[in-house]
Amino acid sequence: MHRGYDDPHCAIARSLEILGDGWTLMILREAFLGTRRFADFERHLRISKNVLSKRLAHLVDEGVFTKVDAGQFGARYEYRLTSKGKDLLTVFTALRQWGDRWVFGEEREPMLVHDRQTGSPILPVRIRRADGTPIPSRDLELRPGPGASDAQLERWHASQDD
Amino acid sequence: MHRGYDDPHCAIARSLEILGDGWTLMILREAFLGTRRFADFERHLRISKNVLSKRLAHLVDEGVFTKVDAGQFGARYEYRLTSKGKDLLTVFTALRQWGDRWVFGEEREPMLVHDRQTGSPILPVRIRRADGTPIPSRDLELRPGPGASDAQLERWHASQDD
DNA sequence: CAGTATCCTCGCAGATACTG
DNA sequence: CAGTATCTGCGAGGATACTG
Repeated sequence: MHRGYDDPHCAIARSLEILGDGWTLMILREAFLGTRRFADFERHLRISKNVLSKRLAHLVDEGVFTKVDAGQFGARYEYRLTSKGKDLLTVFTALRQWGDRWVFGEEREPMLVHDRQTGSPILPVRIRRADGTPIPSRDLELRPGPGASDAQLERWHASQDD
Repeated sequence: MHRGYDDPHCAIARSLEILGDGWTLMILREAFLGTRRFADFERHLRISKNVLSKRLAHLVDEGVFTKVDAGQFGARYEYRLTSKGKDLLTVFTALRQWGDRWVFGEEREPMLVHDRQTGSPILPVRIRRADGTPIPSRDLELRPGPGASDAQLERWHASQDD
């Protein structure tokens, strides 16, 4: 399919090339809820062995999971999120907040992520501007501004033409 | 397929039921880059009319886009992000930041979103804890803590058993 | 338990042609 | 320009059986 991969410089396109598949995203959500074993992913997600195996292998390939022998000498493995994988917390947090706001209309369950050093839970997580002020999500406007690149400006103006 | 929709209370599962399709996510990315017209989505993404039409209609149904007659009396329409759609900025920002960090290793192009009232660009966006401190993304740990629900604790302990 | 090996089917996505 | 209608294929995903 090669979705919009005309643009190899777009971080989102590249990221979605790795993650942008329905099952992969659900597997990662499951991982953030604490699941680590093959059989548990299989049962919770009701996904076929075949597909699960492929997706997990792919994510290990991409460095999102590590496969760890959990001490049962081949009879039991664990898929653990790497730093790269855990860093997707932000993506899933954003997704969860969106769903809470627009699908449910309330705040809901957090995920199980903690700071290893302090031991304190990384919650609640909020998405803010760099200066700490919240984003006025209901009053946003799309147009090019000071931060826009030449490529963006070009595309923008092309969109305005007939 | 009904991916993991065993859990209708999970905001992420529900959100992905709406968005969790490769093309849909790419269409939204494109919208955040300023694209609004059918032909432009078609050309930039190199997607077939058929699929594009279905996805756009679905997103209009879900209230993510509004379809606006752009004054050419049926000869020209625009798909504009609603508030619900614009609020996905956080999801794509998180995705872009992840890609920048783990795929490219640098900070890159922002999107074209502005505050309508102040007129200033909503950038840079960062994901923080509620108290404003940054998240130590490389040193996270997965385990249940004070914020965990009963359902999460149950699932967690089940994962630890043989 | 954690997969691989086959087989099979359904529907997603592309191509093309047509319409208001 | 912005779609709908139709046809077609191919591959993702499920089911089942088997293995270390």
